[in-house]
Amino acid sequence: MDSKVRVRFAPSPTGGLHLGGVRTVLFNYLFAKHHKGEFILRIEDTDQTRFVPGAEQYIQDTLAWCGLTPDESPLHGGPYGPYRQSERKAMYKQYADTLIEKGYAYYAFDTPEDLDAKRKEIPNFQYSRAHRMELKNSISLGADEVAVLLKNNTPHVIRIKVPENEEVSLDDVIRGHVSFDTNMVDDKVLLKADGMPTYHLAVVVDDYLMKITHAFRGEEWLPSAPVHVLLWKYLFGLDKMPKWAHLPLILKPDGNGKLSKRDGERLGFPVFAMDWTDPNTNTTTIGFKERGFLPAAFVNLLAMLGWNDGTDKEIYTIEELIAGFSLDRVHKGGAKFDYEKAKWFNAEWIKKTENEKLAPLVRPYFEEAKIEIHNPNYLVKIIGLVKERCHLLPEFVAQSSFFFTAPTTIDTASIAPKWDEKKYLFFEELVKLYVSKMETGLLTIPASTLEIEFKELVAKHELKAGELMLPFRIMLVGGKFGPGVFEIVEAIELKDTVTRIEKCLQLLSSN
RNA sequence: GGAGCGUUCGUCUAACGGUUAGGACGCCAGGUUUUCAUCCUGGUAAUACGGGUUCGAUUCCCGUACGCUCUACCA
Repeated sequence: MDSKVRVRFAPSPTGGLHLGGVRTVLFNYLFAKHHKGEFILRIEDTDQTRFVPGAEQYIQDTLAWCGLTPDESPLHGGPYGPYRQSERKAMYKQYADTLIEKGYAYYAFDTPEDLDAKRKEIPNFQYSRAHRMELKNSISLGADEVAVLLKNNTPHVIRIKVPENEEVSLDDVIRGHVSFDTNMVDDKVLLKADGMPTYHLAVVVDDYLMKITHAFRGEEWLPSAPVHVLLWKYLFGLDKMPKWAHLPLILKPDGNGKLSKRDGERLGFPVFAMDWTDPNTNTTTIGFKERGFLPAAFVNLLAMLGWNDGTDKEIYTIEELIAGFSLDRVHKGGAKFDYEKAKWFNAEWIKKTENEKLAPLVRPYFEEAKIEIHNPNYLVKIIGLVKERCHLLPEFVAQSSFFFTAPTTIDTASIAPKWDEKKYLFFEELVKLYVSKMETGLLTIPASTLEIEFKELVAKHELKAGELMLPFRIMLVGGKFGPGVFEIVEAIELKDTVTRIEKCLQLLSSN
């Protein structure tokens, strides 16, 4: 590679960023960083009718959350700005004019209504060589007539004039040689009536001006690639064209087809990276972040959707991904998204992440549940105790709320059937034991000691530990779950332990 | 309809002509956990179909089927 690698992610700001979009960002980022190149964010906001306020900010926020920060962007600036296409409007016109001068493009005066009528009249209508002469444009019309129309500011677009009987091809990095017959390609609009470029013109002009070396985009763009290749040929030369890589799609889990926002709603899992609230409808679509995914896990699972390094390794840090990434190991076929596996990735990352780093991420969920955390160190300790049973961040609340407040519901139904006087007496004496410890000034006792003392008492009462452990757990936790009983006692300390036993004893005798 | 792209366990994928077609998720069974989860062990399950090429095809070629994407003055 003779020039520095420069890649770009070019979304249009119309809503939340879905899995496929973020994965495109990720592959861009990994490729750029692997080659010590630059990653650019360019906002493609040429369609003013689809502009959604807040969407651009959302994209920036999402990239920041994922840790995929662009080197150049509307926010960060850079030497090739502006990075919003709406602010580059003037640049595109000159290239469209050049194309007209060279005879590679023409003016078209057909109204949308004209075209609709044509589409109805002719099956499989395409604005192309086959029908050009039947329409109102600077090829079919006389020069004088065109001059008048232009002089009168008649609304018009500029279309590419696709040549006849040529083969246009590109060497896609992922798919290899792909070729098209120009007779099958239609004369796409390059410059709209409002003076804004369409994607087709803008992507070519901006990729050139921004010195993009590798252009990644979703597979859905492949059918329009010949238009882009032609534009490169006419405007800047094929030798300057970036290498294309059309990425496979991310598919819905059931059936076939591209994963959509609706699939997530239907099947109950997020599709967007972060919560997205549509300002028009004021409805919020849930995101992976808010569902409780770690960004590292999210990035990891996305990377594995369509790429692998050829080994059995599945858990990767971003650094490892950068080091190992290569386009020749990206798949051609689409990948169905599996939410179960996504959760597994997150569980792995929760186990892998230090308790101290988890604490601030988990804390908001406790606040939401109105559970106060007085001691940050205590939270860190509890996280260590329960992290391996949590797949998603919010589960920390359900798995550990009893460490912070006494359980509100107690599953006495699981104790009652086998409850008897002997057990009652046992727990009464256990309380006495703990109270006596407290009177010596002890707040808590190590779990190992607690266990020994507990078993001594069990033996004294001629009972079996097995039949006492479950009741004890339920008294403390409220249900049949959670870490080791004595670790819980150690954590919540003697005073709370005693209170909880006594409360439950009352509950059991009142029934 | 047309064009382009794709196709290995249910899912994500490995095997770049020679393997009992491997791993992971899920699921099932057993063990550990005197609970649940974790963890460990084992099991389940795939080369879309038909022709070639070859001593030998998951792998290369052709065809068929199926699927997907595009077919807007949207990206």
